[in-house]
Amino acid sequence: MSRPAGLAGDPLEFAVMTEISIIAHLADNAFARRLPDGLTTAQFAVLNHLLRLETQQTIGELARALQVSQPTMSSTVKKLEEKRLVTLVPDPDDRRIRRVSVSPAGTKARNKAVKALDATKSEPAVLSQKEWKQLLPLLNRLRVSLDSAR
Amino acid sequence: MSRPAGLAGDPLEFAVMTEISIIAHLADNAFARRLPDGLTTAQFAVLNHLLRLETQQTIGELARALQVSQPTMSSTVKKLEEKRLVTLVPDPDDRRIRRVSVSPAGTKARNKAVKALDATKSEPAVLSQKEWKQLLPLLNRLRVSLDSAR
DNA sequence: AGATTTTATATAGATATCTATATATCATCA
DNA sequence: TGATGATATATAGATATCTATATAAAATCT
Repeated sequence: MSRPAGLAGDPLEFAVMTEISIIAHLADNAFARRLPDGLTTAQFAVLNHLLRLETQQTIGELARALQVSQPTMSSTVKKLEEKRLVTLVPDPDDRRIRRVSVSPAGTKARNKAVKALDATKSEPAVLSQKEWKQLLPLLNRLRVSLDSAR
Repeated sequence: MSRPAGLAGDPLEFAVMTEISIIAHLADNAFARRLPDGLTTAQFAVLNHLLRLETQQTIGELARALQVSQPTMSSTVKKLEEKRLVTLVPDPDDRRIRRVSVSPAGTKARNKAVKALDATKSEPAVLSQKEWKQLLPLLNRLRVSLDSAR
């Protein structure tokens, strides 16, 4: 089993994990502030996930994909349904299941959100393209390792 | 003003920010699970912050240092006080202020927590020392930039 | 086929966080 | 010095999340 790295001890690992925690926090806030139509980060994530993959998924599948508990995803999906941004499609072969399907209004809301977020692209980049590229594989290994250590 | 990077658009930046968000989430959970005595991450952070700096701070100072709202810090400090892990020292010159001071029990609890977290150090490291070192300055610049863009 | 186990989702209750606002105290300035 | 503005903290109310558990349907097993 791989190590849940940087939990304590080594000051270097600790410092990295601290930066990651703060960055996630700040980015999530910045992200949420820019989302239109009272969309929350969690709600946007569901719409974006389903539209990127061009698919419909059950609440359980969404919960696992987006790393939240199943009741949390039930709640997020219910909010989206109340806003008519998704519909719940019953499965004819399994009456326990309803698949989450993004509605036209949901597609529109997500595209509007992406546009609003894209507006920040005109601002100067913090890191060079090369540096972003450098970060990705390291963070990916770290994430996979933490994930498998759960 | 620097850019709240990776909010959308560029797939590379988006991927990096996604990894960071998931890593923070997983690490926070792993961290919380290992903390003894019903300490939460937020409570541990306060104890660790004050003990590392060997100081006492007001609720406002703690809120700014640990990047949470003032009412959140009020609540965290109240919990710590109820557990007798900190005491609130009144300022003789300013009766609005009480400084948070870690009690002997608080020091003990934090040291016990650090030891429990350190136990994970025996497990194999995910990234090499060199890779951790590579990550830190990049993440640091990203954090500073996001912070100043708030 | 009926009983048992597994799976998908919902509900209940707890907690941590946020924003908005109230309260108390201090600082400033006319 | 008294009014006004600023600062430190507390309180209220809302939301998002979690764990534990209930419910319903499907799958399995004897």
